[in-house]
Amino acid sequence: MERYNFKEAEVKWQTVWEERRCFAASEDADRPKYYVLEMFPYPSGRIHMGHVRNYTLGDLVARYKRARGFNVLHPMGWDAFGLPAENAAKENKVHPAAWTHDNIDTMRQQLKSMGLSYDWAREVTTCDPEYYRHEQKMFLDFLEHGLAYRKESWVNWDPVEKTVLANEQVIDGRGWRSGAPVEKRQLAQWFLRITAFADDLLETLESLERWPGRVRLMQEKWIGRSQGLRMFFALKGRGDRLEVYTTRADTIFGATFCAIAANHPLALELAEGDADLAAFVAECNRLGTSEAAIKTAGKEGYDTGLRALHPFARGRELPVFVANFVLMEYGAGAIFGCPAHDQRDLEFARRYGLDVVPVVLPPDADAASYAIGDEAYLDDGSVINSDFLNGLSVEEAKAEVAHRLNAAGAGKPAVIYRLRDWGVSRQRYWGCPIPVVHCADCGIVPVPEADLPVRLPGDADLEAPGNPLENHPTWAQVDCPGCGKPARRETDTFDTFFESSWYFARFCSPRADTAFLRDSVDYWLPVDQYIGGIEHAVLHLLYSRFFTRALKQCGYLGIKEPFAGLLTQGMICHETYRDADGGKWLYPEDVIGAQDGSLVHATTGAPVTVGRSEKMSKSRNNVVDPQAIIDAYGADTARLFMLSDSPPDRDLDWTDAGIDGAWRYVNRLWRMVAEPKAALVAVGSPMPGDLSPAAGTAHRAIHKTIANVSADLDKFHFNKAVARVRELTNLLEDLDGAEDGWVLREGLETVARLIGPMMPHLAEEMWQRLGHETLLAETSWPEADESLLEEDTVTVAVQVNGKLRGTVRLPKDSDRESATSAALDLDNVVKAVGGRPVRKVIVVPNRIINVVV
RNA sequence: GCGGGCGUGGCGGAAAUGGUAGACGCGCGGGACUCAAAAUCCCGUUCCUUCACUGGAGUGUGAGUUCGAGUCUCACCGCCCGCACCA
Repeated sequence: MERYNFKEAEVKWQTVWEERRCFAASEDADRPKYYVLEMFPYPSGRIHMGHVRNYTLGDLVARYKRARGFNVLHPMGWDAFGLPAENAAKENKVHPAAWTHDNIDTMRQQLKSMGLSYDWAREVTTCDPEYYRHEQKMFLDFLEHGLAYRKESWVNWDPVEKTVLANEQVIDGRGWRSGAPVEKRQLAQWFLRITAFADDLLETLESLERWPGRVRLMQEKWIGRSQGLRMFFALKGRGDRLEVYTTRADTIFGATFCAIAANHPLALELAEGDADLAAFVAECNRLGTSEAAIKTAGKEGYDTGLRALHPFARGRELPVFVANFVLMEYGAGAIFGCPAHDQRDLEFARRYGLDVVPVVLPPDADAASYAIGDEAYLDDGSVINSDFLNGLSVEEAKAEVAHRLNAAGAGKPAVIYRLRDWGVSRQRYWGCPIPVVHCADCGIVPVPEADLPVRLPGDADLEAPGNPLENHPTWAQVDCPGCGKPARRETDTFDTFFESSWYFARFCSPRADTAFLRDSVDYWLPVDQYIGGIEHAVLHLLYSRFFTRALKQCGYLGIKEPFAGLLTQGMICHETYRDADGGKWLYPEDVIGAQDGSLVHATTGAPVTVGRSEKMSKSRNNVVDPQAIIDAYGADTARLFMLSDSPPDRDLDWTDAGIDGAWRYVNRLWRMVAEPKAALVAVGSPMPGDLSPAAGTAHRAIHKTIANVSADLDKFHFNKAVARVRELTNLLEDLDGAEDGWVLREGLETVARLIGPMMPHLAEEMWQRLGHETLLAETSWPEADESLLEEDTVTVAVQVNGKLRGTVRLPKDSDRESATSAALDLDNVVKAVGGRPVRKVIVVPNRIINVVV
């Protein structure tokens, strides 16, 4: 028996598609456009399974929409700046540019072997000056429009490497390479004013109907709009006041302390005269800048000795603590603590023996005996122990406090956001240079547009400690564009989220001399379907939404939302294996099945402990290299596996058995066409006047499958679409009579067309073997014959008291009475009713009949 | 710590709007073909009970709403993702 030669077929069709430029996109006002985009990869070396999944999903959408008549734009590029290139430079003494370009060459070749329908002529690489010069121009425009500014902010500083560390490079408060305790340092850095759009970014979320609800919710929480009160506490023995922010002004009478952040100006001032406080502040700073690290640390505080005066309760003094859980970046960097109604404050109060005074009484509680235990009370109630607020609701009390403080000049209502401005400065080499010059006389001077791009030097020393651009002997030396005197270039580069915040627009006119052509972005944008990992739910997606607004404000384009539709895919997981004794992680290829069915090490024969399926990662040794799969089974098999079984937004378990199953199906399909069971009629033969009963059933099933698969693809239920095609395949295999030749051809052609977006090489091969001279890639999607979709009888379930007792076949849309009598006639129903009086019969037409006795 | 999500057979997963739980696949069991194996094909496969019919239980756990709950409500348990310098 002949086998499907995928190696030959896949290369053959890839070549044909490329030669015929099947996937080249150009603007065409007469056809509806559809822009499909997958998140472009960081060129880390080789593609991984996550890429295979992401790009399989995108390619399916692109090919499907193309078949449906859309003018499809489907581009690919490289998010090529980033930290790993610098790490590789340090570890392997290879230049980041060379390393990156090698990786891109490898990965491009790998992606091409998957048969993805990209318009490769639009490929962009973000580390190319032809790309990044445009974002330097954008930055200058942002500066001009007040969207970029400079301020001091905190970074993780490694004193040994003399470098700023990313949060992921800080492990237990130490630098990952040096092991030295990390210090927090303040540096002047560039920021983009994303908070200027906070309200708009929040409100427009609602209109993003084709985004997953959870992503919208996460962004909403991230922006974190809150309506509260800025209030000012007089400080005993000092002239200045302490500003705090609160959303719970109603609990002011329950306040028993104030707390300020470790790097609050007041804390720093007091620390100068208090060595213990200085030590405590230093201790807080060792936690680094990550919010998770700060918030998970045990609640610690230091009593500064200062006393804040309660604004209403005369003579009541609140101790002022420095506390490690108060963030300088949020609100005023200071709070008042009301332990009874805030869990963090409660834990802090218990630890330091502070009073816990309940001021909101739950609806069903008794005022005299009510006390707080281990849990703060957060809900509504009536206010108690609060002088003039007593008896009010929480909302009424908030309003009253705001009113009184405002009148007294001790507070004013304020809307604040959790969202902070986007810090874009990075003290790194492998990023886009920030195009400004620092001049002793003129201050900060933008690099003139004519001098762009500011290019990275090729000869930076990447191994010496510190920032390579800062260390470079000549690169930063430049004459001030303003006064002409010697000055210094900015030596920071952009955050790499900068590049990914506008690449979708660059793809519209990737070779344009400007960032993009207005006509092109007007035609192609917004992206109709964006596909990528859920891990980007907030940062990348929010930055891109902001960037688009900023570009609009600067006149680059006319839209504010870059992505109309979003699909977030799940991760790829795989079983994990460990040594039974040592607990060492083992590679899947070193694990084999023993004769008794247990798993053992392939070379040593030692028993292996099987762990649960976890996200593929190098540290757990549970990665499977997609190249090995593509080499052994072909791209179509790998693609099919990615689409079957798991819905795209859920995690996918990689299993060897699953890939074998996909492989079997690929071969089965091929055999059905290579060795058809019945003689097929010629291409384009008209439908015979009458079909055999089996053929008639198959004919209806074919059209139902077309309708169902189309609906499933529209809803991204790819796993269900695969299941439906398999069902049709099973049915077609039962056709073998000579009179079925016409329907068999209809079925096989339909299958080929339906799997076209999933397994494009196999589909082309089938199409050709079925006698077509056209390309399936250029063939339209099949249409279902509506008249074949409706059944005239339906199976209706019959329940007695909610328990299934049988089914009846009924004409579609039978009336209540005939349905009821048919149901009551069933033997099983008679038995279950057992002569009891029927109280009620519920009839849901064409679905269910429930007899209640 | 905060924010978001997920939980259905041995396994991955199906079940618009509350209406026949388990489509499709994997695995497993039995059979056919074969000297044998591979490949392929056929039958079966939620669990308990039964030769079978039948009956009972069942969607992480516990309550609730309903004629009817995988789906809605509340509480709990477990796992996963993000937290602003990884991308």
